[in-house]
Amino acid sequence: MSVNKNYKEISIGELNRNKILDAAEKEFALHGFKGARVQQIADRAELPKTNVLYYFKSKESLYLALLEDILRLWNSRFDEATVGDDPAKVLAHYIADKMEISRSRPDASKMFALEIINGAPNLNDFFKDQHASWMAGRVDVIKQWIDQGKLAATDPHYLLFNIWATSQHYADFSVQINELRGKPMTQSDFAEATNNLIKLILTGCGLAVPTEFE
Amino acid sequence: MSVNKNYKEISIGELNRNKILDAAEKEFALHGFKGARVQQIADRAELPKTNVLYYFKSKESLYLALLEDILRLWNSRFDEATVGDDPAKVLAHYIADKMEISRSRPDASKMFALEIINGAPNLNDFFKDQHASWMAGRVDVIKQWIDQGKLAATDPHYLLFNIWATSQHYADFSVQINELRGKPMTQSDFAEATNNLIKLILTGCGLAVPTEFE
DNA sequence: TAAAAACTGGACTATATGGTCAGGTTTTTT
DNA sequence: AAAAAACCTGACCATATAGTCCAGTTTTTA
Repeated sequence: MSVNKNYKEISIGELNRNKILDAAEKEFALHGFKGARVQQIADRAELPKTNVLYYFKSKESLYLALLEDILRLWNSRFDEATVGDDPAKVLAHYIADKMEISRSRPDASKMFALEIINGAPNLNDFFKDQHASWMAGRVDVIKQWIDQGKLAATDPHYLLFNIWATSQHYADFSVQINELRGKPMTQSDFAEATNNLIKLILTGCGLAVPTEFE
Repeated sequence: MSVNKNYKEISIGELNRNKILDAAEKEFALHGFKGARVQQIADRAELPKTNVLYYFKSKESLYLALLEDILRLWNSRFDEATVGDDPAKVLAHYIADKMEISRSRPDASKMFALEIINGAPNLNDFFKDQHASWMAGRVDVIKQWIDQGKLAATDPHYLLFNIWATSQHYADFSVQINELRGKPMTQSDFAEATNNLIKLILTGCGLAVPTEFE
């Protein structure tokens, strides 16, 4: 009897699971794991609390399910860049990707920020190792760019930290940003902020800004 | 009978109040207001819980006392800068000040970050107004620098956001940073990161780095 | 269409939590 | 040294919270 029999059939379960995940992401992004309340998640999802715990064994398992999803967001085209690529293009796209996540998934960014501030108690060693080896690989590529004179000498670690810091700031501190600007960031404000940031970082590294980001 | 009768006399009350404030800053920096536990604060301060509530009426009043302290940290020499000053010097010092707070008061930075991520429910209108007018004043000075050709054209709001983001990142994300670097940041690492950041931002704005920060 | 599986939600439970109270001890003041 | 003020803390309380139970209803499967 479903209206969209011929379309992708979505079960009640999947619908509710999504509602719960959305609601939980907001709640965890606001209050962190310890501060989040299951009842609040249920209210936001417009379901009884029991229903939340029917779909997810516990508050913790709900949190972990979200965290796993969120970590996948961190993948980007930069992951496969090599020394042969143009650093200006690669870094500009990387910054743009990060800014796009801040725009479209601010609660994911906040949840991750809270997890880190909490001391990362739920990031297991597998993720940490993977993350560390990603970092080592990227640092290596950046160093090679520097050796080849494609990039001004700079510490690759700090460069990456600065890119993360600035792009994530637009999500994590959106409340402050909106307050100080007097108005929320629109999509075109984000585009402007993105180009501004790309210009700052690339110029700071002695790179020319690719025309598509000017 | 006190050993230091002639020195600044410190009362039991003041000593305990400080112990509690220190412990609470750590706990709030880790878990935010809702997630923080009074018992945990008491344990960290090595005092019974009742004693914590003897010195501070409630968890909330303790939180507010800390927040008020922390907001005072935000003051800096940049507050009084005028168009006549040298933007390279002023901005370099401002960045250095911010980095020094991240190094010496990481928990203060984290607590503030959590308050903002929480939606700033405890920052009253007085503070917000004050903050907004500070911002307006600084934006104005930066615009004048740009008009005078002292600084490359850039949006002053984004410039300030970028400075805050990068400097605070070293406090708020210290767990991730230490994990990825494989070792904690020493004081001299901070000095290096500070100069690196100053170089990035000033170069990005078309400014020469003052010799003292090279 | 009947059986099985999935879903719903009110009542309940054990525990954690912020906070109070009151009777004590210690320190400071006069 | 006596009185006042400051400090300490175990026992207690009301409420909030994560999570369970179970008797039902709805949806899916065969």
